Formats: sequence, C-alpha cells, structure tokens
Amino acid sequence: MAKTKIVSKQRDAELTKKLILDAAECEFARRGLLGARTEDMAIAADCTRAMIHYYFDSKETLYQLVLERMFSEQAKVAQGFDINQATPPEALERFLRIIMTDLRENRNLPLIMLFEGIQNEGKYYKQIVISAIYEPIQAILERGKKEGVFRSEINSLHTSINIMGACLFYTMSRNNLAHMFDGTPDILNKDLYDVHVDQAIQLILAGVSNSLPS
Amino acid sequence: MAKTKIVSKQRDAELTKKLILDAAECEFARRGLLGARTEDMAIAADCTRAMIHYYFDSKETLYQLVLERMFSEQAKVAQGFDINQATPPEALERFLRIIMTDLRENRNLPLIMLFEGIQNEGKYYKQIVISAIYEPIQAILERGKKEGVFRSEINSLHTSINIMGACLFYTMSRNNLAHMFDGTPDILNKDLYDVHVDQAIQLILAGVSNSLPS
DNA sequence: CGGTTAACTAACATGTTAGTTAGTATGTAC
DNA sequence: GTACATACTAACTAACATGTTAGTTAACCG
Repeated sequence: MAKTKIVSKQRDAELTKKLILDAAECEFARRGLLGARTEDMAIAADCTRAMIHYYFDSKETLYQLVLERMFSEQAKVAQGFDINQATPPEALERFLRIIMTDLRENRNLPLIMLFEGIQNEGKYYKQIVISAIYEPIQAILERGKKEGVFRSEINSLHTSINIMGACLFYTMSRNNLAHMFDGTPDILNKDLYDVHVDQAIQLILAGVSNSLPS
Repeated sequence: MAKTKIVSKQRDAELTKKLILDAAECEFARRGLLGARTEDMAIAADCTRAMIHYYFDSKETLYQLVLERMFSEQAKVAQGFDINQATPPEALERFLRIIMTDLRENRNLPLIMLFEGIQNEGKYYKQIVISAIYEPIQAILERGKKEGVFRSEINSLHTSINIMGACLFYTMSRNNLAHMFDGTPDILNKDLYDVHVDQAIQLILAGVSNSLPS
C-alpha cells in the first residue's frame, strides 16, 4: 500500500466561511431551513459541524446570512434598468435576458424563495426582492399595451407571473427535466441554457405582441 | 366554568386513513420526504402519531402511497386525450385547460414532484408521470409546425417545458404570490384561478402561433 | 525560538423525531 | 349483557439533530 502522508489543510478563515456559506446555500435550496442538515453542509464545505457554529451562530442565523447574500447579489443585477428604454418588446427582451443570464449563476435563488414562501410563510425574506422582478415586467407590459404593441386583453399582473414561470421553471426543475435531455447531468450548461433563454424570450415576445402592425 | 362533556369522536378506520393520507400529502408538499414531520401530519389529521404507524408502516411507506395515489389521479386526467383532435391550437388549448383545471384540485402534485427531483433524485417517482404531460404538448407543437400554424423556429422540447412553467408556476408559488393580490389568502380561489388559466392559455397560444395566416 | 492568537477538532450535552409497545375504549355479534 | 375484534392512546425507546465546550494545532510576531 502506498504511503499517504496526511497533510493538514491550510488554515484560511475567509475561505472556510465562504465554503460554509456556499454549502449552506445549496443545502437550503435542496431542503429549506427546517429540512437542511448542518452535517451535510459541513461535508460539502469540507469542515466539521462545529466550524459552522464557530463562524455562524445557529442554523437560522446562517440561513438569514445566505438569504442576505443572495438578495444583495440579485439587487445588483437589474439595478438602474430603465423600463422606458427602446420599444416595449426590446425593453422586455433585454430585461428578461438580464434576469435569466444572472440566474444561471444565482441558480439557488428561485428555489430558496419558493421554500421560504411555502415553509416559513416568507418570514425571512424581504418583499422587495420579488417586487424588483415583477414590477418592471408589469410596467413594460402596461407601456406596451398603451402604445398598442402589446395585446390589450393582457392582464399585466397575471401575465408577468406567467412570464416568470416560463423563465424560472427550467432552472427550478433542472433535476426533473434532466432525463428529457437524454439524462444530461446539468441542463444549465451554457449551450442548453442559451437555447432555453432564446426559446423563452421567443415564446413570451410572440405571446404578448399584437400581430397586427400598429 | 361551563361543564364541558368530553365526547370521544366516532371511530372510522377508512376516514382516519384518508385524513392521514391527505395530511401527509400536504406536509410532503411543504417539506418533502425528509423535512416532513409526522407530528404535524397527526395534528392536521386530528389523530396521534401512533395512528400513522398503525395504518402505515413508516414515513417512507406513507410517502410512497401518497405518490401513488397522486399519480393515479393524474393518470386519469388526460387519459384518452387525442392529440390529433381539431386544429393544433384548439388541441393545445384543450389539453392545457384539462391539465390546469385538474391542478386546482391536485394542487400538491407539482411541488411534490419538484421536491422528489431535488431531494430524492427522483428515486420514488415514475418517469411516466412527467412524460404524460410533456409528450402530448410536444406532439401537438410538432403537428402545428408541420401544418404551418405554429412558428417553425420553435424547439418543441424547450417550448413544452416553458409552457408548463407558465402553467404551473402560479400554483407552485401561491404562497409567494399572495401578497401581489393584496394578500388574498388563497390565490387558487376559482375566480382568480380562472383568470390565470385564461391568461396563460392566451400567452401560450399567441406565443406559438404563426401570425401570418396559413 | 517561545509565546500568543486564532483556526480548528473531538467529545459531549441537550433537544427532537421516528417508531414501538402495552394497555384502554368502542362498536358489534351472539 | 358479555365476549371479541379492532380503533385508538399514552408512555416509552433508540436514533438522530443541533449546539457547546474544553482542548489541540497551526500561523504569526517579537
């Protein structure tokens, strides 16, 4: 048997903290606050459970920090986006592309938000995060209706939700959908995800636009 | 203090079993297999935890029975649906209406499926359930493309997923979306849900259809 | 080097959860 | 009414989860 010298890994507080946060984010996105196991986080972060309590008070505190980190990332994404730019279809396409592009990185956000609503009645999240996504879409839809480029029968509230459904469902259901792509291990790989984004935008733009020339 | 005679409730094995199954379904839809608490199921079913083990072997067995019951309900819904009926837009509208109408009753199915994929890698579900939903949509989309009534740029796989996203997201996110409807306690109430269904179908049909007359 | 601080670990204490068991109450058949 | 089967409960156990603590090791600085 080969001699294996046990090398203790380098100490790096910042890295360990980040690894724990990353692992916690994944674990919370898998099972929510209550279902998440600190043991599994520790394994994923390659440290002991005690380290979680050394750097973070409790599972709940850690959860709140994970949410905050995720939300502050999200807040930057569409910051300063001008909903009145260009034509309504162009504005809508750009906004959705920004949101979806970010979601490939920030892929745990939709699931954690979903869990948060279902399991904790939204106790820990800030309303503003959801509004930041739906309000611009609703506003663009309203502008488009007013300008006659979007269909007048559209209910902008329901439609903004249905649009987000088309945009988010793919990422959220990645585990269930993988087998439909011949068992591709990660359907968020760039090539496939690009197709998803294009197809979603195509469906949505055609879905809201007036076919008659204005 | 008023005298309160304690009346023991009537014994009814079948009812108790059903109440447990119903409670379990809700609880599994909230937290998944691992996160679900049998204590919470017992409270919801108005019985003791021991009753769960009296009628059902274990939490896992109960979970499998809940899945089976849900799937067999789902299987009936679109049974015998002829994807070649009428025109492709009509067929698509009818199919989606059937699916969405059922989903107001069978409202836990999408969440349980999602959890199942995320948390258990689909260990307990049968592939056939997902196929039963996506395949008809894909087939109708393909027929529509062939007949020239649906846009040729459509990727039927991605689009069927995006369509289901628009259809399912509303029900799945009911907790997160409630505040957008002035905090309506249940956005699956018939009036609001009917609007959702109409708006989703409108978006989808316009989204896939060729604007040019064929 | 030697001493101090901070990162980390192992073992423990405490609380929670699934599952069991021994016994009680209720409806039913004779 | 009494005997019996079955629906049900309370009180338990074993396993597991979170959080704590006392001690160990690595890095850094004089």
